[in-house]
Amino acid sequence: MVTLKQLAKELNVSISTVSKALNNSEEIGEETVKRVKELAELYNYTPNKVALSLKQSKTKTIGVIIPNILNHFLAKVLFGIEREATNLGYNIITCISNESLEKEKESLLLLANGSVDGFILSVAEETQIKNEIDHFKKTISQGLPIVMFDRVAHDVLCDKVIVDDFDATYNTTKKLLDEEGRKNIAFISNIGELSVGKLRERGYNKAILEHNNQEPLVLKIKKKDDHQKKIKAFFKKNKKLDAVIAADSSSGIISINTAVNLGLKVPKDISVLGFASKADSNHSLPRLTTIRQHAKVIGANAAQMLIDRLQKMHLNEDVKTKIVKTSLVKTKSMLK
Amino acid sequence: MVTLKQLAKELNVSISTVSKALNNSEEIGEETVKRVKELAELYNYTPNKVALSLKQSKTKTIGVIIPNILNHFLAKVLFGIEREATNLGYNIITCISNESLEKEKESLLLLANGSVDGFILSVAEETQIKNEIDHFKKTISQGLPIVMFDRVAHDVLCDKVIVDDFDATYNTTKKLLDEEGRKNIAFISNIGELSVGKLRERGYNKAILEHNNQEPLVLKIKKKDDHQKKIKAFFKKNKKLDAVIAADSSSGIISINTAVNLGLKVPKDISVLGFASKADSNHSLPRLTTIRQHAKVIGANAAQMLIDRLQKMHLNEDVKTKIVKTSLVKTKSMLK
DNA sequence: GTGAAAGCGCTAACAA
DNA sequence: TTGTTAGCGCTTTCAC
Repeated sequence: MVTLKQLAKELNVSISTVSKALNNSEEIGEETVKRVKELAELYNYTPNKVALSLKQSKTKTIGVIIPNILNHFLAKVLFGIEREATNLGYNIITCISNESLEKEKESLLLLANGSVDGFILSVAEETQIKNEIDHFKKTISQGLPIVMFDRVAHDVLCDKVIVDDFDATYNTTKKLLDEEGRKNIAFISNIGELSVGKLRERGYNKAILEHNNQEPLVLKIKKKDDHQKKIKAFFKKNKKLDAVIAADSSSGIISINTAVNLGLKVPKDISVLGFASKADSNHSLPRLTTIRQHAKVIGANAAQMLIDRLQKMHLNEDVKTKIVKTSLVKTKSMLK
Repeated sequence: MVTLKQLAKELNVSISTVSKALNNSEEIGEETVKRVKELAELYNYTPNKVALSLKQSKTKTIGVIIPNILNHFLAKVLFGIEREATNLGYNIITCISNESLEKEKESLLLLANGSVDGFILSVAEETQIKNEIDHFKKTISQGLPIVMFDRVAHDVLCDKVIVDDFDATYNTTKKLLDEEGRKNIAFISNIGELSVGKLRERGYNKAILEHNNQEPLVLKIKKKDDHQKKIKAFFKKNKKLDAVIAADSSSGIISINTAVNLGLKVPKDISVLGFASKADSNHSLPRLTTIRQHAKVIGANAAQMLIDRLQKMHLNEDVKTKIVKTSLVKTKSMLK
């Protein structure tokens, strides 16, 4: 890499002259500016990012901590974050907590050494189970703002981007009950431990209970379970099932494939829908009706909020929570 | 963040004394070391990463350029890279090229300003189609080593981690022909434009041609096609189909679901298998037989290779190509 | 209009 | 054993 020093030497001017010329300072003579810029162009000069960061005590880099990159939703949020951050002139350093509290803490510490200006993260499963939040608070008090998305820690005072999980399942369940006249709606979830999983379940529960005081019918699947087996057994046990709402994409896809496999007609005999993305819906026949979370939008919002805060750090503004509403994309896996 | 300066002031010693004490230099007196370390501990001192990078002209950061983070295989490789890099004390800055040549070039340029010590990347689709490689060569000649994985540019002299794509389909096709006695094997691909897609197709072709000079039967799907419709039509047109090899996970899953949907018995009437991961195989009933690419291993290898090279930059070693062999994980979607 | 110098936080050669 | 100094690459104030 060429440095200002080298350019200065070759041009027989001082380093500061070169610096000013390249930064279009009014101080420098027209002719000099031209000479400097030409040589800089020739050598493909770019200011050294590290030196700049040190000088200005800001890195223009965001630390992103993702619990699980293999989760399609989270990957898509990451995509949204990356794109928005890049557009706004920021880089992202990605850490994967792998749902582990320990790794989450480490990542936070590791990057809080001047590597990044702030964080965007979704809380790890273990962290949510143990309900630990000190590491977040500590980071924030060090002057590194955090934006949480999707899985958030409610007791941490920071910006948040969330989904209307409760409303989404509440409304959808009501729709199945009222508009389609479904009587036996089950809720299937692989994410019972997560804040969002709980919210989704509550939305479903409320709608069911409100409807002639019916009993909720919930299947919770654990990570180590054989996903397919569990769902098949559930279907066999509950012969009257006429609708399924899945809290996660895998449960949705497996449910619909299982229903078909057991000879049920979708959507005549049974409606199936779930939180999932477009790509997922291709993995079943008929396609799965999906509750879309607009992952990319969530990511973009999170990036915007963080960068906005970084640029107004002195103002000490109040924290905000942004809700990105889900939308129901209907396919032939439901009646109406 | 606390700095050496502040510690030094509080302890009434010089900055260098503090620095040396914290770095366990033999020079400093036992007592002083103790005092320094205690105060550093108290204040949670961590060396400023940016200053360190500037001083040592290395960032301990790797630039990773991924064409598409929503691709499960690529996401998994990223996971492998992140984990290995973290273990070896490196951070990763992630850029997503979104299969665009322009974005790939930009990312390379953007990070070649001292932000990273080297790159790990998989070539964008557009880049492979246009066969451009100058930006890679330029980066390498600037002293920033590159490790390419999966989709590589053969004419660029750099370390590579690849999959035995050709052999995988060649051997699998032969197995279907010889062991299962399949007569009409089709190859379905959504990635015809990629180097790996082409290799997979060639492996299949060779095996088919070698077998009594049969004709290959290939379905190529484009990004904008209706994936499900295309495959359904293909099945209907080729009634004699008794095996499908899919070059990508979506094609595999949709093929098997379509076959079942059309009333074919899997694997009695037809065997279906494809390049995919374990999670994907859950999305069909029966589960899809998968050619596993060991994405995490690929990622880990790439990280190791790059870091190894970074640490031996002075030696100017020859470039290496590492082949990570696929393995066939059989399920009930094939006979033997 | 141009340049010298200080300083961001750190390490390391050298001096004391 | 400890401290001084220079320097990594850059910006910016202040002097010329």
